[in-house]
Amino acid sequence: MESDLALFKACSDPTRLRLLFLLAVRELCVCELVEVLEIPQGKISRHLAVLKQAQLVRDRRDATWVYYSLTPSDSRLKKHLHNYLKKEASTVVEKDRTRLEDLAANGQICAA
Amino acid sequence: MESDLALFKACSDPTRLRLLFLLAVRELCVCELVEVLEIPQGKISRHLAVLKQAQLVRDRRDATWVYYSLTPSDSRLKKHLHNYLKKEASTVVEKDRTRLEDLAANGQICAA
DNA sequence: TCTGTATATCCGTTTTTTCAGATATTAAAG
DNA sequence: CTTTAATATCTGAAAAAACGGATATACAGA
Repeated sequence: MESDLALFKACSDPTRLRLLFLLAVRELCVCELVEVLEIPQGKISRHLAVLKQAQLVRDRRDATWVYYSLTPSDSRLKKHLHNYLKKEASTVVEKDRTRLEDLAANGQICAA
Repeated sequence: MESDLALFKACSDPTRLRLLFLLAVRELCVCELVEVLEIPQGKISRHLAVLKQAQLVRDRRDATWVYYSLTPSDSRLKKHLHNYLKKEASTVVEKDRTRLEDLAANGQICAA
């Protein structure tokens, strides 16, 4: 219940929701998220910290890069959220995901 | 997407979440909600207005009383929410629901 | 050790949300 | 009409969240 409330709060910001929809595709590093969303790095990091605090994502460091990914769905509500993030489409989400694949395909993201 | 964000925002407050869990049981009037939650009437009305604005609930007037109920699940996300509200249990939720049935059984709620 | 890239956090400010308490509205009943 | 019960809304204040911009930290390579 407490953590469910934290989940709802974490999802109730447009930037964080876009981050979650991208991370639902695959694990991504911060610089990829910054490039795709075209949002200042400081802001991205701040929002990722909120998502991490709510236990919706986890991070893993690999050299200079930090990779974020969704945490396993350990609750009923989180299962619903994952299902939603993976199956729901929308103009904004599709645009972000297309941009992600375009940039990734052309190696235009950081030096990964 | 816009409305999904509104849904998350609407659910990200403890009082509103408790209201939703009660309304998932059945349609209820404002005075019942006030009695069960023991929260000032003004506050309940304000939160119900937020839920209504997010199209999560609707209201119906019957004489002096206004009854609130969940709106039909017209989106994938709202379906997930309804499923969650109906199947998820927690200490707080169970306590509220028990109090609702107790008060209702003894006719101690408003003059309905 | 110095430099550059990637990421996190701090600071002061602005915006948004929430609140209590008071007041307004609505409708039924006398 | 006046009163009363139920509900909605307004006001100003307090708390929480989000922001831009600057700075700090972590790490790899020269």
